[in-house]
Amino acid sequence: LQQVKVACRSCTLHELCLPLGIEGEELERLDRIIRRRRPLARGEHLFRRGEPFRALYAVRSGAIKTYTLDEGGREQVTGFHLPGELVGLDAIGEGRHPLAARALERTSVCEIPFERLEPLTAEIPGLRRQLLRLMSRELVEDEAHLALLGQRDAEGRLAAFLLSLSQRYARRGFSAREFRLPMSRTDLASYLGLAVETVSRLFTRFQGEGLLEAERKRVRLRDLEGLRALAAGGERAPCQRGA
Amino acid sequence: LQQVKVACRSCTLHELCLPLGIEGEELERLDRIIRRRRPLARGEHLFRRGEPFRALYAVRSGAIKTYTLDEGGREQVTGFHLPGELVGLDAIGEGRHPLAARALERTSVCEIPFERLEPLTAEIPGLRRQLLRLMSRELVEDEAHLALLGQRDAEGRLAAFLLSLSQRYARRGFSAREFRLPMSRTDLASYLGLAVETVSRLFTRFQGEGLLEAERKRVRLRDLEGLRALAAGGERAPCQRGA
DNA sequence: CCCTGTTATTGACCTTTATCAATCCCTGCT
DNA sequence: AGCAGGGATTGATAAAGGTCAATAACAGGG
Repeated sequence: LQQVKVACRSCTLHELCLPLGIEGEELERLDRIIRRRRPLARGEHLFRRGEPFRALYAVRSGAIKTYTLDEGGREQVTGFHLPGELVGLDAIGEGRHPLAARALERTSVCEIPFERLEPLTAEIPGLRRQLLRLMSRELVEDEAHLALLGQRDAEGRLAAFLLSLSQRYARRGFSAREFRLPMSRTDLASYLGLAVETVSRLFTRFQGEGLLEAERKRVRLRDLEGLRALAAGGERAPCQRGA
Repeated sequence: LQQVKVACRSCTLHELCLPLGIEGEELERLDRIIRRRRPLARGEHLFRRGEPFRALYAVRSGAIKTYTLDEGGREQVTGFHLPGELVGLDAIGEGRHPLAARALERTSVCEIPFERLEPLTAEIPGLRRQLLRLMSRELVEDEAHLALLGQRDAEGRLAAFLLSLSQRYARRGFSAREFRLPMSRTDLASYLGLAVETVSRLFTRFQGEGLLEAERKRVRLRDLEGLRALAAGGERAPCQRGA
């Protein structure tokens, strides 16, 4: 009951989330269709693969991972979702969730029933545009992830991941240099397309090279420039004398 | 001038493309904002990375690849677009194209100016829903691609790719067993996150194993079951006696 | 507060696939 | 028709990272 008090207008994630650019009476209309549910415990599923699509979810606090299970039962993590981000956009197309989503830690989400959101976008131009923008940005993220897996070596992947996570935290008002990794090494390895052991060794190596300090899930980035250099991956000699 | 005659209503791709589920007067309104441009020659750019976003493009015939260039100048192909598919959805978010798009062969596209499409979605519910569906499906595709790069070995990737291409052709009324690969081995290798040489060797190997016949760009799939087995990647023994 | 199962780290070894290099063969151009 | 040049194939080699195995460090629960 008191949960209802957490309105979009007073939410600090306003600027990142669906309500961006919407105010006044329009914001209230959106607010009225949103349900705040009890928080998910660590490891609890928000939805499973194949479940019918009913709602989008906005992460309010905590973190969510999305993943598939292939035939062999191996898990492939496709994304991590931080506060302010939507989960479930990929289910609109077929009306079923193609991925499962589960909480990495205690997590609260706002539930946005799609059947009610969709007609609202007809009437609120700002909402319509923001929904398209958020979907489009998720495409961009996936493309970046794809490029990472397609052409970076292991250290480039981890460096790029840490930097992007750092930026996402910074945008949320947290430190860009020191934060907590909400996911296990196993999830991280899966996301990066590597073996757990490789990720573990990389943390050790990066630490040895003074790039960062890692203590279990706490990470402190000490040399952002160095990490950027690795993330950019200076393989090919950049000498283009001829053309 | 005669190009204008190619209206959505008479287009055979109707069922795959943006106009799905729209008819009559509504379809005509959509049709009126669409521009049919002169065909692109092989290798010509539809747009380049960083260009301002003006329009979405629907492939009418031919094929388009989308790709990024990393700092070192290496190309990473992120997707191939066949007739009926939209290109440019990832530019809505930031108003700039995050990827470049170029024609793999002679290709015609329909140009859909976004500034005119967006307001139209407010008035045509079917159009609004179809646009969301198409974006959502592209997310699903990217996720599948991600899972491919993250957990499949080289032969699994190529097998999965050939099967998915086969399905896409089948949905367009072409043969599922015999088709032409519109892309070079280099593009294919980049898309699959492999070296060209590896892709070349795989074709040779698959041919030797009777899975397919490959003659340059022409491919004939001889053993769909075998390819599916490879694509599924039977690594881990599937014996789950205990639980 | 200890115990136990899960998660992380480290080491040894080996497979897969990238790289380098050479040749071949189309495709398109003049 | 002939030629040039990119694209494809094949072979040899090496390195990156996966796999197996053992240990260590936690964290949660009784």
